[in-house]
Order: sequence, then structure tokens, then C-alpha cells
Amino acid sequence: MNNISQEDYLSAIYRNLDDSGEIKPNLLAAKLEISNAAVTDMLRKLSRDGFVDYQKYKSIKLTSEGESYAKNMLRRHRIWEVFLHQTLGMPWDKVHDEAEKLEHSSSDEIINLLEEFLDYPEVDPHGYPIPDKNGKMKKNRAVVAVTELSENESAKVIRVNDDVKNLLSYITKIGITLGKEIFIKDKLEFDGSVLIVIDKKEVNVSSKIASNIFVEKIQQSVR
Amino acid sequence: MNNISQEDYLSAIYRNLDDSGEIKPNLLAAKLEISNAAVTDMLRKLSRDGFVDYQKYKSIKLTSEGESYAKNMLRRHRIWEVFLHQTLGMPWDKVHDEAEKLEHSSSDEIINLLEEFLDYPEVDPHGYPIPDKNGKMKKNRAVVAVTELSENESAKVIRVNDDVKNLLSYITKIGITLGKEIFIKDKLEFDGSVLIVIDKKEVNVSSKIASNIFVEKIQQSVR
DNA sequence: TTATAAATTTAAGCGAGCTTAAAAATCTAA
DNA sequence: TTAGATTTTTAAGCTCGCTTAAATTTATAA
Repeated sequence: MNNISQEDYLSAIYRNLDDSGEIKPNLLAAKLEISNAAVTDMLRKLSRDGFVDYQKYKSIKLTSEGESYAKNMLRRHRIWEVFLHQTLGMPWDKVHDEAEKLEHSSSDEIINLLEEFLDYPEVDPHGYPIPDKNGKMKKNRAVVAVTELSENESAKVIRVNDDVKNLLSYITKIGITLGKEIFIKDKLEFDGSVLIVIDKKEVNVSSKIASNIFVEKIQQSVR
Repeated sequence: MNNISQEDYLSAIYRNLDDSGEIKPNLLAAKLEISNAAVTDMLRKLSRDGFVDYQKYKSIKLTSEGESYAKNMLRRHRIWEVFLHQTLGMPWDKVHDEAEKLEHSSSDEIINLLEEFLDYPEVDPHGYPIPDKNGKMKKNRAVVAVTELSENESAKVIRVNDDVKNLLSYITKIGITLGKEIFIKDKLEFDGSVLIVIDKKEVNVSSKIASNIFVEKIQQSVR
């Protein structure tokens, strides 16, 4: 390919597919923050080049070629994120934007060398799995959003959505990192927010934020 | 700035300034492999934006802002080269092209972190000095091209031009690396080529290549 | 000095990727 | 079922960075 714009489209499509593996042009336009008309335009090109299945007024699917390409972009992105965070010590709420630029400018050769240097990491700094050279990717661990937890449950943070603007920097402020234990002290019906305990401090977290933090429940030990 | 094309122009201008700190549009067009007309076009924009001093039909100069910008691009480029070669083990004849892409996609923050990680390298893998954060750069070491050596002189390779296509991969084939000692066995008048000894093997090197290899003479010990 | 060559600019035009506005198709809810 | 809302496409137009061709300026060499 060799085209930043087309790569961005493929990435955005892949990241936002619905349960049936499709995405509507309208949502894609919103994610890319461009007009619907521009999306229509580009879809014709991506279709012409064999990356998407596209028919007028229909939802968009990726062809298998498009999917491999998108998955490879995801691989590049996440490997760069690991490098930036782990090797260079960049905070996890900054690596997404930087990786977004780097992923367009690096050959597969660099990515493979980086992967080796990093000793084949399995997840990025936000807990998302990294596709291997052949596009194989571990399934996301079976996690639930914090909104799904009940009162008095404890859980361990496994993954955090890195796609939503400013979410991460807020999450960082209240002390959440991967692996951290949290305790649900209270769930507030009227706005869906959750009162959680982190590091012995109580924080009220809005439902929007809680729905983007994914955890594994910790079995309460019987005393 | 935030513009790959303009960054490429500034880099190319800076890298190819003549002794009086100027470059002609014609040469710039050749280096960038585009038409003279395109250069004229872009020069107006770079001038409008305060990066170059430009008057119709005159040679191009960089403003101080343009020079800082270009020097920073050089810094980014060379730090990436060191990383690719030293940390990832990429051959020195491949790092230039890869760094050319990465240099446009990395914030100063990444570059500064990389520099620290690499422990403040002074030269890139081809022996060129790396500007520091403030744009300060060690002078190139006082070297001479291999074409300047006389018969029976020994010398140590200090720097190699990384700008000329395919030069490096050829140089690598005949065994030249930074720090390597060479011995001038013969100079052939009729074509300017040089017969040099590397690792006890004799190689005839054309004057074009020899003029791009820079060395320090080694004082012959008196026996 | 001047004719010719070379360099540079101007002019017209092209494709990519975007925009807004209007038209057409599809969805949704009474 | 259908009217109104929403989504999608089409159409026209913009900027950017490039091209080729022609015009103009500058450099060179007889």
C-alpha cells in the first residue's frame, strides 16, 4: 500500500467492527473525524484495491487481504507502544498517539527486530494482545467491565480502553494501572457510577469510565 | 510544521549547502528527484513560513529558524540510525532509508528518550556527528578522502558517505567498516582508482567510491 | 560582446483527500 | 404504511504537491 490515509481507514475499520464483522460508514466517519462524503470516496478506492467489500448503502466488511493488513497495523502499533512504554519509559497514556504516527513509518523488518528485542511481548501497555508475524493473536482474556461488578467484589485490572480520548490520563490520576486490585464499595443506581477502593482510597468513577476498565474477578477467600 | 514534504526540503537543503551556506534550486530538485518547478513552488511556501531566505533567481539560504529545524531533523535521523543499528542490529547500509521515514513520525520527546537510552551517542553508524538538544554538534573530525592518500600510506576509516545510493552496500562487501585500517598499495593514474589492502586482501576501488570514504592517516612507526 | 546554453519561473493541469450542499436511499416510529 | 429523520451518495470545489510546456532570466563561452 504505502499510504498513510488508507492505512488509517483500515485500522479504524478493523478496530470498530461490530459483532457481525461490519461497520457503517457513518461510524467510521465519526471515528476518523471526517465527513461521510470523504468516507464514501475512500471506500471506493479501498474496494477497488481489494481491501474492503463495499456496496453502495451497505455496511463495510474487510476482505481477507484487508483484514491481514489491518491486523498487521495493529501489530505495529502495539509493538511500538510496548517499546515506548517499557524501554523508553514513556507513560502509558502517551504511547497511543506516538505509536499512531510510528506505525505508518516502519517496515515489517523493524517491527520484527523490535519484537525480538522486547522478547516477544504478548500484550501492549493497556493489556491488548499483540498479533504475531502470521497475524495470530491470543484471544482477549475473559474479562468484564467494572460496570458489571457487584458490590463488595474485588477484581484485578487486566485491560483498559486506549481508544477514548483523555480516558487514560484520568484513569492514571486515580491510581489505576494494569494488575492493580480494586474493590467495589458501592454502586450508585441513579447515574450508574461506581464507588471503588484503590490503594485504600475511595474514588467515585462515572459509568462511562468504568465501562472502559476491564477486570478479572478475584475469588473471595472464605475465612 | 507537521509536514513531511517541507521537512524533506529543509533536510535536503541543509545537507547540501555549499561553502557559503547556499544551495541552488537546480541541485535541490536533483537531490529530491523532483522538477525544478516543484522546487520553486515550495520555496515560496518555505519563504512565506520563515524557513528560508528566498528571492527569485537567487540561491537559497536557510533562516536561523530553518536551520534549527533542519538540524533537529538531522538529530532525529541520526539518533534513529544509531538505535536501528546498535540496538536492533540492522546493517548500516539499511538504516538510512528506514530512519528517513521515522524522522518524520517522532516527537522530540521520543528522540530525547532514545538519546538517553542509547547513552548519548556522538556519531551515527556512518561516523557523522549527532546534534544535541540545543543544536550543538561536534565538528566533523579532520579527515581526508581516500583519494587524497598517497601510496604506502595507512589510514583508519572514520566516516563514510551515507547519502549516495548503493555506495554503502558495496563498501560493506569489500569489508570496510568504521575503524577499519586500510593501506594504499597503489594509485592508478589513468582512472583515479586506488588499490587498497583491507584485511590482507587487495581491492581496487574506483575514484568515485574512494572519494566518499573518509579516513585519518596513521603515522608510520619508524623502525 | 553576444549568441547560446542552462537555470528558473510561470502557467495550466492532474490526483489525492478533504469540504459543504443537495439529492437519493434507507431506517424508524407513529 | 408512511412521513419524517437519518444515512449515504453525488456534485462541485478547495489545497497540496506534483507534472510538463512555455516564457523569462541568468550564466557561459566563443
